[in-house]
Amino acid sequence: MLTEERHQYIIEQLNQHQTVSVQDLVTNLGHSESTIRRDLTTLEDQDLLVRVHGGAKKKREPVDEPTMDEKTVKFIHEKEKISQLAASLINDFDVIYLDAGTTTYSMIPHLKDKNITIVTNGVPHAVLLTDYNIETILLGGRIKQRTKAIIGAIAEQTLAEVNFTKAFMGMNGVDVSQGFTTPDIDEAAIKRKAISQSNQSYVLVDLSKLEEVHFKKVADIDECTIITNTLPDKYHHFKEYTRIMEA
Amino acid sequence: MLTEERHQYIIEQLNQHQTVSVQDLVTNLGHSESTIRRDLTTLEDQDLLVRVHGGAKKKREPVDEPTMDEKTVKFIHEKEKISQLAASLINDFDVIYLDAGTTTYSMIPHLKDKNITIVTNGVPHAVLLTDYNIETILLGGRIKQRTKAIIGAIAEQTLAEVNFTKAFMGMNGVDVSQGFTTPDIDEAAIKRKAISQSNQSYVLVDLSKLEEVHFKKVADIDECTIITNTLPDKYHHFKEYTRIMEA
DNA sequence: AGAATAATGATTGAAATTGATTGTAATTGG
DNA sequence: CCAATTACAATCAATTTCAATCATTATTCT
Repeated sequence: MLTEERHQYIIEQLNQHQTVSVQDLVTNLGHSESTIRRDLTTLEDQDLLVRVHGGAKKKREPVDEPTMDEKTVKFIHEKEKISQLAASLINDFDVIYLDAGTTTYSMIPHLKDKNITIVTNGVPHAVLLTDYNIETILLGGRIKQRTKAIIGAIAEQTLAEVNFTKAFMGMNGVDVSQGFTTPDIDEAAIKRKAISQSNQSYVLVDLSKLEEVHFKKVADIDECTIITNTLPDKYHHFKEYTRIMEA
Repeated sequence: MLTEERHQYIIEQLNQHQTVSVQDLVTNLGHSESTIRRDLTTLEDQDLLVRVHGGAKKKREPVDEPTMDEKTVKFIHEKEKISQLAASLINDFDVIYLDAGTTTYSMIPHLKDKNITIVTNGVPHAVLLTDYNIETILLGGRIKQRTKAIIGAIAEQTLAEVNFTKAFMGMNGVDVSQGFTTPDIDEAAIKRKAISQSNQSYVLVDLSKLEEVHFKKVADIDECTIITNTLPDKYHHFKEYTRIMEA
């Protein structure tokens, strides 16, 4: 039996049972303990499993999605600069709308001790803001499972009755001719309403979102100020058609 | 059996039943008491559970309520029976109001696969319900930091516009003459509104809440059905003045 | 084929895990 | 309140698992 086959079998067992014991592998693969141990060591070096006393367990799936059930957000360096710049635009007594999503979430630590009121549709955002003792109002309505964002008619109706000095939005696509776009139609509706209820709106995006177009349009390109990283030359034309701030 | 597998089994049992006893684990896992105890100690060190006399309980949910210390497996089993009985009253197509708080939170695992709509003011409740794929609407408004409950005028206003077939409430005090009471005035207002918008209201309380009186009255004693544990003789008079169900 | 290289299996002392025991602490049921 | 029961942490001996080493057997290259 080839080394490769043994490795495959081990991975297969792991996917099926979460764990394997050295002894099981010895009997099922008919090789010596030494060989099995070496296999496990090799596979661990390749980050394909984690060894535990007596065998091995499945490696925890690499964090595939930026889910938001933790208060510890991975602060990707570039994103961090964006959210820092955005937070610096906020003054005392502002009434802020904070859109759901990871980028806006990372603004929150920079808002400590500001005397402001924040309205948000992000459930984790509201929880964290409350923990920071910031006056927070969470929109009501349906919760979108993956992003933990509040969406739907009730939320829109509530939004219609309030006004903001500034809104900070996340966005999936920014394009000069197609404007601001996002794939989820319900989220698009909320975003659109929030922007319309705000004096000034800012869209926080990293460079990967530029020249992207998604299903549903949220706003025209001139309705919001874009906050992003320093623009490479290839995106130079954005400066002619938009208000843009570079972090 | 690998250590890892035992740990997984223990966590699984906890997610399903809130508690596990050492003895159950000994019989079901076929290992010595010593090993099981060591497992529990390890898992507690990793913050994955809390040990209590006789076994372990689920790590405290983010729903913190300054409730009595649940120091034994037995006591938690009692509480669990209450939420199980409450959940059994729910039928398909009900529109339910689920109050914030730990007792109502523990109803949620029993609601799996029911075809219902739930409105709640508990943020953690809404998140968990969504993860169980139950149609959920979260009230909007201010978040109370300690309990993560939504309170305030916006929430009350939203409540005024909806109606429920059944409401399940937590409560801090139940007394025959003073009725249902709670210490927080904002939460009292929400509770009162929810009860008034519901056909039938149930109050889930363990025995420690009986003959307790707190600051703000929520409802008269005859407005809700009480769901609690089997009544000891000293509380016998409750049966004459209230509708009461004993789990 | 013959040498070099790689993979395997056996052995060994060290390290980790386990189950039993024991004396103490907590809980229960009068 | 006390006695009986049950649960507990600490300890220790027995067992299992481990990494390192070395001799043996495949495989590869020239």
